[in-house]
Amino acid sequence: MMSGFDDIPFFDEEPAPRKQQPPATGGIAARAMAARDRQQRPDYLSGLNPEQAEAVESLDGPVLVLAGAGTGKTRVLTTRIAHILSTGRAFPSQILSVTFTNKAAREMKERIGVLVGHAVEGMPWLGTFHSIGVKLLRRHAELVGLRSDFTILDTDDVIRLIKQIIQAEGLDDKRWPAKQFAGMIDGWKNKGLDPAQIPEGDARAFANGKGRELYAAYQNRLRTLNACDFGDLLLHPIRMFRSNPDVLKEYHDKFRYILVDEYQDTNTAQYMWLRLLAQRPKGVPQNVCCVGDDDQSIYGWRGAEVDNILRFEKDFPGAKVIKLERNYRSTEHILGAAAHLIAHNEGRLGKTLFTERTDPDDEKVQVHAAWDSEEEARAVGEEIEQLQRKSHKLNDMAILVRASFQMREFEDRFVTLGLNYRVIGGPRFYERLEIRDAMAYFRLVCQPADDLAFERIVNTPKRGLGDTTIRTLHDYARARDIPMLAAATDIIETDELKPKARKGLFDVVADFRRWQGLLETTVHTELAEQILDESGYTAMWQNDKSAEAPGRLENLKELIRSMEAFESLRGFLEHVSLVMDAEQNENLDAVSIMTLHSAKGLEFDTVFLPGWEEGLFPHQRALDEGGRSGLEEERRLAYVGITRAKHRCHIWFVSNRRIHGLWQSTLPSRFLDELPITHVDVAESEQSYGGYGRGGYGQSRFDKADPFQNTYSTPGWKRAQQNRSDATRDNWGSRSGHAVERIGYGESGPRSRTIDGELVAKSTSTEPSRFTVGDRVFHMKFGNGNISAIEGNKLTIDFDKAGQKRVLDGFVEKV
DNA sequence: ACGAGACTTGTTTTT
DNA sequence: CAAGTCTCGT
Repeated sequence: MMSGFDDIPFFDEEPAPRKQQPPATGGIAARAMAARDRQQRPDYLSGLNPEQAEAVESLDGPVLVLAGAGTGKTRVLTTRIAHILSTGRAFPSQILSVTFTNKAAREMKERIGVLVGHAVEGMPWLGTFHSIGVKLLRRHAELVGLRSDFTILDTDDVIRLIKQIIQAEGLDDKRWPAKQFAGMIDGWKNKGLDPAQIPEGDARAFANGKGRELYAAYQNRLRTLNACDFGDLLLHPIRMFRSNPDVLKEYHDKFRYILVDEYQDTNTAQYMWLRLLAQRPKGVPQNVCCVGDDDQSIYGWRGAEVDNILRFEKDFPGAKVIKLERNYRSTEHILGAAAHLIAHNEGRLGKTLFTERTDPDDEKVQVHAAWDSEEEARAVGEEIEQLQRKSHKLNDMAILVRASFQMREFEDRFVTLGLNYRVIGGPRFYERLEIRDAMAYFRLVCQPADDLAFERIVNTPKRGLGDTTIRTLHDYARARDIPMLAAATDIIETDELKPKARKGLFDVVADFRRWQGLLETTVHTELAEQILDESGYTAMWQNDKSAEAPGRLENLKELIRSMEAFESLRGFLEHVSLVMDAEQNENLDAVSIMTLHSAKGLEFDTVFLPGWEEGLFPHQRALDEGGRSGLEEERRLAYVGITRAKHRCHIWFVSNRRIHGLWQSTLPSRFLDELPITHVDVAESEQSYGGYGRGGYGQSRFDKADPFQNTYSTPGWKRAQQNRSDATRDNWGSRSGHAVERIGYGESGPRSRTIDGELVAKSTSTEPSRFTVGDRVFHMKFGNGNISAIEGNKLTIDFDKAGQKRVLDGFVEKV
């Protein structure tokens, strides 16, 4: 499956090694070096601990920094760049610096600016793999068969395109969903695989064995559309470098230093990309520095290969490996809880995070129970207001959820409370219908060959151009191998269409011709406004009297406003295709709501982690599809969540959650049982609704040998369960209370874990249950029913109305 | 060609 | 439950 690795040209096989270039600005470098010799370390180096300083100052040769959560990873990266710049070893344009998100890139630019002063122009090669890929491709598009004004398709475009292809093959697009195939293609591209290279099994798995064919057809279609999908932004540069060694050499000469953030999240394609650029002839130092944390690898589902970390020393011989283990962010309790949790994973590289904070006033990690998600949101809202009264800033608080649908409940609650909040990465601005429509207009003006944009808006607003017209046009275009807009221009000269359709199309063509003419002469924001007005798109929403229409108009205004920061329509389009988030108002004091995934790299004073229930977190699908490693990735996600907190971390779980619109009774997440009692408080349950406090969480379901035999039967689950009970049988030592507390386990090997504390839950289930099978009981949500089975504290009840459910015994009363 | 209403369908995480 | 798709009547 790793195909593609072996044919990467290694540069130590190149016959004529280049000689090392002299420093670009010798004077400054010499001065800096002299300064260092006199022990006058530059300001930016002071305040680094020894390991950090080593990571910053080891400029020659490959360096791998294993940086635990909160150990100053970003600081090391930015300082390292500052160090390279101020010692004159390279110009900003000679440093390639890759981040995982655009947000991280932005932040890094800012921080470098602070360190170096704004004298240094923004680094042109600092960005995500994707944005740097685009930059490379725009320069060398012709080498991979594109024109440099190629379009970048988003997921939505891709799915529509694939649907067309599936239909064109005469396949049933119901039976073979385009969305699924889009996912498969994405997976292949993440592994760096061309249609020819995909495994036979994969190819056969879709559309009666036509998988490979469809993939190839898709790539062909992209080429004729002069378009790229996200995966191509990685693959095309790889292809380009492989087949054009001279171009590759140009970039070898250019990039003197390469830095990669979040290295644990790189996928195979990104890895190949990186290796191509980083390889150097023998004797020339490979100045590549990767920073990562295997415990924070949470993008396995997107093809990330944690193994890339393990391979590093192999692929870059002589690499210096530096561990950052001193945590500056969190209290000992937060760190202790996180460490104990993550210790349940196997196959870790093993870092030992430690902190010197031992403030007795620091609160433990709090675990709270709530009846349902509504109450959860209400209670979190209350806690936030309480903190606010104690003059904590809302900006310092965050709610981190597993899945974005959880956000809504909090939003609803905060709206009624009048609490400011900010959703990060939620339903994206640029994914809204009206924004996508508007963007399609702009795209088509800039890139007349963009058929997908054309099809999207020819008949929006309604112009009497229905399916039949579009199909005719489509066939006409295909037959002549020209874009649809061009086909439209031609076809209105013929009498192929009915007069009504012909008139409608005529207007569209005339409009676009006019707008294209204005592209160079009109200010882009004005042109954009003009396009929306003249096309009738604005009017369409003005006439719409539905509830959301005003909001959509507002969004369109916002869209135009956000264009002001760009020089041209084209520049704006590029930005949008890569950066799906709209910038938010930083000045407003507001609680952040976001997914755990998008929280990586951030930190907050107070963190709320709702929804710790089996099935949601760990997510059932991760368990089903990922098996054991799926579970471990979920656990890392939990680890990421907890370690975002500096001072307070409040975890919540509910007993009832609405899934697919119907209420389901849920069980507390197994991760709760994996938290150490020494660092965790199970909050006294409050008054609310009759009596959940008494029962439920006070008991561990893991007291029984196989408590999940009915509910969980997937193979992955069974393995995980097996593993878990092994761990529980071990004697878990405990040590704590030194000035420097070490938490977690390190070099000591997998069999001798030193994890303090014990499972949170106190065992009470050895006591006989207060219920017996057949008892008639009442449940707050489900009403009356009869107990049909009892396992420890869990009851299976046949409810009169709600059917059979499994609930914790604390939630029901005998009738 | 188009809208309204019935119907199915499915919700992890993202560049 | 909601969003998206499909079917039917106009």
